Parts: sequence; structure tokens; C-alpha cells
Amino acid sequence: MKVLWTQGKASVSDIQQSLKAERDFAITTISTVLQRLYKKDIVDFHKVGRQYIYKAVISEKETQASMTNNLIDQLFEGKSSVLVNHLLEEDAFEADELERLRKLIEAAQERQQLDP
Amino acid sequence: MKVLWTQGKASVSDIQQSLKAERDFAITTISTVLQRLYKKDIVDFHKVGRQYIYKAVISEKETQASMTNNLIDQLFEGKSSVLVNHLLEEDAFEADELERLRKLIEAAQERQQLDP
DNA sequence: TTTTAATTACTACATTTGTAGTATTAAAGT
DNA sequence: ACTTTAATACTACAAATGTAGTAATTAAAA
Repeated sequence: MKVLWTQGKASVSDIQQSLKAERDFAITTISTVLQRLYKKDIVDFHKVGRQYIYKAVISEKETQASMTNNLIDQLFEGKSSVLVNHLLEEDAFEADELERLRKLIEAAQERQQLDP
Repeated sequence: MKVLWTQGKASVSDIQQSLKAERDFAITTISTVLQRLYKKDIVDFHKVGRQYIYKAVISEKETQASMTNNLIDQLFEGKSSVLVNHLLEEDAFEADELERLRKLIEAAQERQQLDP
């Protein structure tokens, strides 16, 4: 998936190459997985010659959104703020990140002020 | 899992009762699942008579932490702030939540200031 | 054009997951 | 003590997941 997101589109062997460093799967393995993902409408493809070129149906952003919402619903009472709270408790941020976030939050607050 | 977290410990039929509203599983289903979780060290049990009393091995907090870190690693470059950023972009917060978060962040900043 | 190399098609197989039935045993009620 | 009930033990089975082999086909190289 990651590979498809960063490359946009890729053939089976493209993907195999990209994953090689991490793990050396048989090409048929990759092909099988892609076909299963296709059945579930997670990827789409078109053929070039006899070669399948796959691409992701949902973007990385959409996936982030849905997986995050999922996690929030499952474990954080459905509230984003509870998740952030948890992160703060864990000291999951560097000093500069905190600063950046504070600014972002202020910006978001102003946005809400204007736009009811 | 949720049930075990809120109840602390529970027998198979306790769990069945708790889930009844949501879905009516056969008692053997629940039992099987629990046993499999036990094999994976996700729950533990002790017997009272011939009855199995299960309890979660990892707390809800720990699960939150590990699943959240997982998500962050997978989808948000391993940085919590990227996740929060995403949330802000999605307008995932109410006005009062934003305000609360701003305060929390400020508090966290002060904490970091003191404690290097 | 014949050989070789790449690519897909089809098949396979073990493991995990989701769900539950049947048989047995032990406890509780009468 | 005997029967009903609750609980576990054991078994099952389909679907999903992870991984890959073999056969067939096509494109490219020689």
C-alpha cells in the first residue's frame, strides 16, 4: 500500500523491487495480494500489454482519516481530544513540536471564530 | 476486551451477558475466543471451581499507547505532531476542546521547561 | 525465428479468525 | 440420590490471510 501511495502506480515487479530491502517476497506473493486487494476495491488496475499496473483507490490521506477515526472510536471515546490528551500524557512531543502545535491550535481557534 | 477492561475480571457468561445487547454470541464462541487470547498472552485466567475467570493482561492504557504508536509509525511518519496536525485539518475538535488542548499544551510546555 | 526471460494464471497449503455444535462433567436444586 | 442446569472440553468448518510453486503465455533478445 505504502508503495502504491508513494509511487502512485506500480506494476507487480515494481512493488517487489521497492519492498526488496525490507523483505524479499516471491513475485507471486505480491501478485496474489494485489489481486485480493482488487477484489476488495482497495486497489484498481489497468493493463499495459499483459502487464497489470495497480494503483490505490483510496488515498493515503483518506486512509489516515479512517484509521484514525477508527482508533478514536475504539479506544478514545470517539473524541479526538482524548487521544491528544493521551499523547500529551505520554510526553510524545518534542519541545518544538509542542510550540508548533500551540500555534496551530491558535490558528484553528481563530478560524472557528470567523467561520461559525 | 473492552468488557474485560471495564469489569476487571469476568467469566465467560459474564462476558456473554455484557455483549448481549450488542450481539448475541454463543457461549462457546466467547469461550473459544478467550482461549485463543490466552494462548497469545493477551488475557490470563484462574479457575474458581471449574469456572474460568479471565482478566486482561495488558491494560486499556497500554493498549491505547501501543495501538496509537503503531498508527503513528505506520501513517504519520512516527511523529505525534503529524497526527495532531491531521486532526486539526479535519476540524476534529469542538471549540471548547480546542481551548482545553491549548491549555494542556501550555502546561506541557512549562513542564518541559523545568524538567530538561 | 528460436531461445530466454518476464509476467500472469491457476493452484496450493498452512495459519488465523469468526462462529458454533455436541458431548461430557460437575454443581445445584429437589 | 436424582435430575436439571451451567460450564467446559473437544471438534468443526468456512472465510480470510500470508506465502509461494508450477504451468502457460507473451515479449524481448539473440
